Amino acid sequence: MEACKSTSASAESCAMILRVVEADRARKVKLSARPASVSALIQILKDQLQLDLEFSLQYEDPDFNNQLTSLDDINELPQKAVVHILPMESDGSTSSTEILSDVSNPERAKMWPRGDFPIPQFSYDVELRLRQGNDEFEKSGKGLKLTRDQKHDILEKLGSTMYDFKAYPDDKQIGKVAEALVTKHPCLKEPGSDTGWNGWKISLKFKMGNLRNKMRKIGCLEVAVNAGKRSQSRPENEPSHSKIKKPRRSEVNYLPNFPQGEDEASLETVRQEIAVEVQKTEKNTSLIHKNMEKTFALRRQNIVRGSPSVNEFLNLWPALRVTSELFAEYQRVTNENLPNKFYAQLDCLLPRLMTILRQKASKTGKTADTLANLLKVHDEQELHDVNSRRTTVIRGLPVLLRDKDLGFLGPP
DNA sequence: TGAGGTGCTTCGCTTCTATA
DNA sequence: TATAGAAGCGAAGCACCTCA
Repeated sequence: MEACKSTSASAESCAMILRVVEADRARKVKLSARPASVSALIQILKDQLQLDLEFSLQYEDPDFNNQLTSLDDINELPQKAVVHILPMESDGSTSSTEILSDVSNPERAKMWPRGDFPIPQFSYDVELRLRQGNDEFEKSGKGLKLTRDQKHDILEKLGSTMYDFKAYPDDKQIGKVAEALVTKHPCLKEPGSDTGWNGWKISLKFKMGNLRNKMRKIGCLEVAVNAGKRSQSRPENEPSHSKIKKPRRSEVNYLPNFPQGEDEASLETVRQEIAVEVQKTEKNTSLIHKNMEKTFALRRQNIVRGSPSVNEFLNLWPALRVTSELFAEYQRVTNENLPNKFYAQLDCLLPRLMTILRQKASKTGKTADTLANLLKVHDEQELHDVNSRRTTVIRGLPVLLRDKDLGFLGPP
């Protein structure tokens, strides 16, 4: 593949033949050279096949028994390959990380920031006051005294910015927000406290509680699910603090509201349509994908409220047995691309894992023999690219760990 | 055992409305 | 037009309880 990118390679050796599978047909496309990127390939396919839609691509990966794998690196694509078109509903970007934006929860499309928390722009008068305050603080070290309205504006903006990321930020995260606030606007430092932001942290905690209460009243599901518990007026209900349902780590879209115009009954009909479509020999994959997007909120309700067993859930949603749909679901929940994340982590570990496999293979015994055979196959291959190393490591690990052969990779 | 979430409440402030 | 009282809202506090 690298050779194809070099100028010395002939055009003939770089030529590609693709079988492009759409929802209702498959077409053959010949390319004189490997496109520079996945987005370049998408553009070529749009032009050549006159496709008037936004889509991402998956290809049949020979390393995994031709199972569908997201195409994120153009160099992963074999010269002769079968690619599948995965239509996107929105007219936005083709980036795989943005698939979520066309799902059911427009207000939750980002993960909590890893670095400094982004302090939002406040209203014009507050920003002006803060600028003056910061200048004054620099000169004399004197803090700024805010009016009630100004403090309200700051808390309101910070609260809704936090809510954009998650409804239940933890203590540390709220602390980080308060810290980021006084770092950006030193005039807001509290003279009496050790950190200078402890009071802001407490105010932000209260703000989030009040904000959740407000969101609960207007019917936001992810917080409303925890309401209606025991109180003075409803002493018979379960305790107000029992079984608080909130996202686990990485769950960005925990309990989205139903898409506009849909309810449980209408989405249940769509679920049944998916179940029927999955049973067919000739599946309409784009229809399945579209309907799985549409019914995401129903599945989350099903999981969060009903806590079904895995088998029970997969029987209701058989499309999740399809690898591409499983990846798509993972992306909907976490906003992360599962195969990308997996391969990125695996690639970091490849050199070390290959060394460990070779060390073990040099010893005696059944495990060592199996590993030696695997490595022999690897060494005899002409091309030692990242794919062959990944395959060898993935096949070698169960052997090394003496795990059961799950048969998901096929014979070496 | 302490952190944390809920419902409920209080307090302080603003806005609205009726009345002199 | 000024003023008093009602109503509403947001910040903050409390008690209670769960759960890691």
